[in-house]
Amino acid sequence: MDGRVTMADVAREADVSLMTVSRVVNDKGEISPSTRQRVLEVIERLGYRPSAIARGLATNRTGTLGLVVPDIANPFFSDIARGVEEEAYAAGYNVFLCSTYEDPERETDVLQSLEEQRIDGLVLCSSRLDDKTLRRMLAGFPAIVLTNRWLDGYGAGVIRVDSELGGRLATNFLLDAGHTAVGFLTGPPTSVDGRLRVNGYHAALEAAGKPRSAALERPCPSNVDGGREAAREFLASQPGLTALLCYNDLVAIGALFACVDLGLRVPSDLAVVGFDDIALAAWVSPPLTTCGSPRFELGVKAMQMLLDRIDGGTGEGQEILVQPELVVRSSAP
Amino acid sequence: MDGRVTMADVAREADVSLMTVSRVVNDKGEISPSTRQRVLEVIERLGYRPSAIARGLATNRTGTLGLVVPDIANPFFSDIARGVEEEAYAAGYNVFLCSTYEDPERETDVLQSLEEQRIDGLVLCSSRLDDKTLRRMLAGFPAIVLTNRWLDGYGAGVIRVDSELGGRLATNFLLDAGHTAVGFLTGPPTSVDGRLRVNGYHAALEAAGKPRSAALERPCPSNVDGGREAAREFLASQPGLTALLCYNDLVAIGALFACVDLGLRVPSDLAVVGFDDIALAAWVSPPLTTCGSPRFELGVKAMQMLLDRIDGGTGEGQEILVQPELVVRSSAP
DNA sequence: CTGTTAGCGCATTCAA
DNA sequence: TTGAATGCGCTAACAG
Repeated sequence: MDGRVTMADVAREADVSLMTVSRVVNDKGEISPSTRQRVLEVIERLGYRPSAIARGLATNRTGTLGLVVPDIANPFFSDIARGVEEEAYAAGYNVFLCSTYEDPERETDVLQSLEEQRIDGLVLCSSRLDDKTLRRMLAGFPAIVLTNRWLDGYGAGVIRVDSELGGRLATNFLLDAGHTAVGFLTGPPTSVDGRLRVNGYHAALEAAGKPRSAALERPCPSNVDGGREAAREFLASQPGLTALLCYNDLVAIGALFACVDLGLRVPSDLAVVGFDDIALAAWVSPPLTTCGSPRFELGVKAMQMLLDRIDGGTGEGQEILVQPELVVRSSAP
Repeated sequence: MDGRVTMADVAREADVSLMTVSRVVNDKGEISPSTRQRVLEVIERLGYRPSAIARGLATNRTGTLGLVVPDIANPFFSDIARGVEEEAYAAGYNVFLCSTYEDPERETDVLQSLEEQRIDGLVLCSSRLDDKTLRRMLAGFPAIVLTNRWLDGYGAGVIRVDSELGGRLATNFLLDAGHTAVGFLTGPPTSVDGRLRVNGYHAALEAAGKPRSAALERPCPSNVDGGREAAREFLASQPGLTALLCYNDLVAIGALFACVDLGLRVPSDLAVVGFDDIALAAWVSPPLTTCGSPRFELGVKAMQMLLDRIDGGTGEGQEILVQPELVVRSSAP
């Protein structure tokens, strides 16, 4: 009906049993070179392609993985995706990509969907779900790696950037350069990373004996337009700012535009610092000073960790902490 | 063993047959409200999740799709991916993402892999395979949409940018502005789009009565670094150039850097024009003049076309041609 | 080295 | 409105 060639077709045509074909296809068990040859020929001639889903049903292994990110069009995540996919491809896995667009409901949706697909493992990036919901949604997956997010007492692998350190580095850098009024565009309130960066900012402020003020912090969407808009309002309401930390490079680029809008020169009127060091950061004008993290490698390591856990790996909690690094360009100090 | 809850578990627990559970899960057939309620409760209590692969094996529909792109980290493709994924999500599909990195072997690899996964449909972007290979690889898919590539006499859906027109528009723009020596960084030789743009360039040159010269064309990788490198060599060997057309915006940005390297001012010493109009194009300095195309919409339409073909759609060849549009900023003329 | 039996979890007939 | 039988395409566990 479907016209699809099945293993049975091959077996009949090659005059062997199903198992023999199966063995040839999977390179398992000893097979006489002659029959193996014959089977391979028939496979080739008939254009047979094994069905991964039938195999999956029989073996309880689908050969598929899931990658969930807030937004694939954000270079931060597309770089991670490259790393993840690279490793997955090398290991023979196919990966489902899902973007959540910062929408928790959509996140639970795609997670449920991936569970139904019976993926062998999941890389979940920067989850916006609260601990309780996350725990519930993750229960059905055989192997999990979380990036930039952790979950206490759960056997998941974790790989994350030390964003608290990043926040400190960036803040100290500005403070050391003599800045006195450092504002922070903190990104989405649901972002764990954002909170960590703010924590680092607080810590640095405190260590320097400077007071902190809620008026100096403002949430914003994590993209250029949102950053631009937020920065415009923020700068108008806080004319005393000499420096601005931004949730990520996209927001920082938005802030750069806001400065143009408002007639402020960067960095002389306002210093701007981003986070992530996406390629883009070096291409804008002025080139962005930013607190960088290795995204591609993060993706690669996340996938390696996942593969480990899939075959044989203990379900133990395990954590890799990646160090951020300040990249000084022209937008600050 | 696996601990996974199956439909049989639910049936036993709810004291009904498998079929009743199946009907409840799929909202099919008439079911008495009371038993329906009971089944739903058990499903909830047991945390039952239907197995998409078992369903797939039984129905010959997996609820999965494939998206193949040259490079997910290229904004051109990540924007398309967003559109594709958006529509797929709305329709309840999961999508496998595969990047080929311009490697034909990897492309055939992932296509075979997707066929084995028994995806319901495929969106293949900018395939780098030759017609014969492509035809062979595509034979096993139930529904296909190609972007920026076509295949004669094959029932695939096609959606593509009129890149030949784009090439003409960009060239005419430069010619009209008085440029006399217009070079072209043509991108990967395997790119159909690249060839079309060059065709348009030739057509415009011819229409204007200008000679063309092989010395004015040079292939290059389709990213910033490759573009920068190629532009540097190209500009050194062709000092007479007054304008440079670039395969895409990434290459154009590379060319911008090459100009900095060589001490050339843009656009006064050299005008630079890109293709695609990715967001980035407006953010670099000087902002890029480029020949834009709607990438997100392209992804959306590609997926809509695919969904059409999946359910009921004729397998007829069908083609949507998208018009590019010149976006004039500061890098040219 | 090769074949047989059984079942993975579900949906599609048909009956009742 | 509900249930029983059958098979999707493949592999695991045993034979031979």
